[in-house]
Amino acid sequence: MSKTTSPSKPQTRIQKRNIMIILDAALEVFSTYGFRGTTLDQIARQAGLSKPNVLYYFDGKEAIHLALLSQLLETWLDPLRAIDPQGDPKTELMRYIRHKLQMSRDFPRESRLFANEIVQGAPRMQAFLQGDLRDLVDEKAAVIQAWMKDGKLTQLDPFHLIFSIWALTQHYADFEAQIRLVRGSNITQPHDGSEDFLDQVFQKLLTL
Amino acid sequence: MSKTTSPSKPQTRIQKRNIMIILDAALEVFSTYGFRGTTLDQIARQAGLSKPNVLYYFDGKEAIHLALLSQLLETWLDPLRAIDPQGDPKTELMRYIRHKLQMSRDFPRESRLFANEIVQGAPRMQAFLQGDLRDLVDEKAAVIQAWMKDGKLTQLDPFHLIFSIWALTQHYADFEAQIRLVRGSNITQPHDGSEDFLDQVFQKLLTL
DNA sequence: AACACGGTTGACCATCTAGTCAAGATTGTT
DNA sequence: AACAATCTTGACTAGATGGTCAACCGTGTT
Repeated sequence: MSKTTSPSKPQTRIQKRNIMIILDAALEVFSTYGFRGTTLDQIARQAGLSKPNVLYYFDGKEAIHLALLSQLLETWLDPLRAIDPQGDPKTELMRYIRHKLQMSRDFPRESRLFANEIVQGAPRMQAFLQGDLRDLVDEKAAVIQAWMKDGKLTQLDPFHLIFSIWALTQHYADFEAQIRLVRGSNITQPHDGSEDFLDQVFQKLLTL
Repeated sequence: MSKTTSPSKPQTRIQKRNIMIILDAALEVFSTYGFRGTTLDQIARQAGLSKPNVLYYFDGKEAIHLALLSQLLETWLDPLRAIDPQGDPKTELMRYIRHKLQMSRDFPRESRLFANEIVQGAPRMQAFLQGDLRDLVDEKAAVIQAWMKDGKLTQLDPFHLIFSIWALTQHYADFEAQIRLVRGSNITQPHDGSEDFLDQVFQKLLTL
């Protein structure tokens, strides 16, 4: 019997608060050390709770991870979903790119949680990837394809275009350690200049 | 006392063979499950050896990982190093991009070993990243900067340009699971079309 | 105040995992 | 063949880790 997924009873204040605290702590730890690299003790310590107390709110390590992932997947699709087939092609795509970059800047831990999972073969996200995400990507790729056929954008493979947007935006969160260490003190934030750069790249790329 | 790093005694045939077998097995497992997600038993099984036998050749899990990483870092710099300040700017960069993409296609396990390490904060590669790699990146960024000043390439931030090449090429290896699952049966290899796509992108981007 | 329910935890257990070791098998050299 | 060096492994240990449980504490409601 799962504790947090039963929609029957309403949550008390304490439950709400502690579940939030635990999920935040778990996100911090999972995104840094990966699933197997994370221990319940680490999560408990980060959350400022005892281990049995953490297990009072979640059925186990797997359940915490799953909760985090489900929560994430819900919002992950939103930017892509927001691409409007009726809108101006270049505007729509540039908005999508900026949105993704912003998420990478504002939610790097979520991005790395995702990255950890996918680099290791996406064992817990197969259904999502080949289900909802795939459908949405197919749909938007078709929209982009149509725009290109209408001569409103450079002719490119729309799937590779989408992948390239993912790669370039997430890179700043997922490989932050690399950027930080390679740039050293020449830079304050790994994201510095990324928006201007990506603007330049995609403006040039998408313009006929 | 380390077993494999002592350069005193020459290796026997059996040593050479088994060390190779172990490193290959370890690469397979580490790149799939990360450092903490990998067990010595897994490596031993994959190598077709007993666990104590693996430990006869390496001082421990950490030592195997380190050996793999050092081996990798040596060759990782080569493509970047090969950029010739005297050569034709666009040719040099396009060659670099194709080279990196090829490595991502031919050595995806190595790429994922790297990715696993960096996503988790690069705990074992700090020295390399802020040492050799940083120096080389600084040097080549200056070369690219000079090319741009001479009006031979589009004006771009050279660091972001290098990062974008890394992001786009490694994406096909590191996020292979995502590409495979999102594209489903529409595709045989995740790399399909990547070379043409990147050619198109960077040709357009770098041309004035 | 007293009660019930929700919340918390120290102590504990079973399992997993890195690493050891002593004894035995194999190989190469004379 | 005989010997030494290399190689291999079953059995083991110590510590880490996910998870349990019975007892205890806090809070809100009557």
